[in-house]
Amino acid sequence: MQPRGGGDRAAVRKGPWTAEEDEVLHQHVREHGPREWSSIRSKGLLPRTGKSCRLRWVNKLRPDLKTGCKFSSEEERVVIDLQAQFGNKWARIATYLPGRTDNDVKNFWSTRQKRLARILRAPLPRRRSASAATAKHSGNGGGGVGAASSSAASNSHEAAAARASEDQYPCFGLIPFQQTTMHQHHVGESSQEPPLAANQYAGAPFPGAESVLPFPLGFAAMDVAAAGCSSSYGAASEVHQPLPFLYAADHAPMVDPGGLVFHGNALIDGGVGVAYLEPKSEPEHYLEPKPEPEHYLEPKPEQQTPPRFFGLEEEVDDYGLVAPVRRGTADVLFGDLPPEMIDFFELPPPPSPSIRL
DNA sequence: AACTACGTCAACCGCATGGCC
DNA sequence: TGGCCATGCGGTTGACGTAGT
Repeated sequence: MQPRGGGDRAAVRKGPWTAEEDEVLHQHVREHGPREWSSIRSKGLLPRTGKSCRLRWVNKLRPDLKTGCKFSSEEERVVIDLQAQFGNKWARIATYLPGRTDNDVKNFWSTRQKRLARILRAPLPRRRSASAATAKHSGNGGGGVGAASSSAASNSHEAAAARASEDQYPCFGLIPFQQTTMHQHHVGESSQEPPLAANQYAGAPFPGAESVLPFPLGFAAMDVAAAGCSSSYGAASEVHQPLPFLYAADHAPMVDPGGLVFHGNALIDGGVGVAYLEPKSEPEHYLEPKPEPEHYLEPKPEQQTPPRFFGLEEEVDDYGLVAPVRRGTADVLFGDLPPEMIDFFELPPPPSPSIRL
């Protein structure tokens, strides 16, 4: 890319940095430390603004950076947690993640949000067309997904879901748990508890739900919807609205302006797939005191519900990394969820005839 | 092979903040 | 006290690579 805006005046160079420029910048830092950025230009060392120099150093040349290394599950967890705590204070969040810059965190979060938005915007089309159904994720076994529900009726659900998402409806009562390919991820497989179908939990999301998805995102979605968060969402600039979650412990679930549902330390991203509970250990740099994790998973006495999400024995995440065994804990991050799990969400039967197009 | 959608990342921009004079 | 300047921060944009169609 050629430098933009280079023509008039003292030609401030913009755009990608060259190795030579990096070397000059390195030299400057060696001599003066990471400061006096403006002097780089004033001395004629580089035709870059001080801001640009600082940014280059902070985001790229600093020696302690983790470059070319994707966010680990642990880092993802920290980002999610701290974002819930601090909001979009990327610089602050980055201080908890050694080797990561605010830009890294920001980009990571942005990507994640876009991903979620895409899922929510169009959860179905890829599963709808015959070509799509066979071409993508062909190795996932399919699980009979869609076949049963790809009826004419589902079209209206799809439209309803699309409309809901267009309205920034964050609760996704329409995101179903009818059938997934996640049969192998039962709770009981690793938690010594018998696997339960979703509709075996108290408060099954909707009648006839046959999901084997063992974590209660669907409930969260439904509960949020029931609590009327859709109406509050649009104006929820600051307000965090407590909601009646099934597994609500000491921490009231909240809906943030970004459409994320926080349930204590569990975060449910639009009811689609990001949820975690009870981190087993804190990252070294996680300095903020947190509530004791125990009560996240305390089942209510009157409930027979398994408090855990599926205990992943060993999962390969999106990044091709083997996730740590989290036996007995519920620790499901976005990256833990195989694409097919998300892609295979199908819309439920109409919860009520009131949903119209 | 061409096109499209999407993810990732680097870099810029505008505004805020804080120190100095 | 107010202006200036350097620095910090968050939002946004655009280039590029990759995978799917």
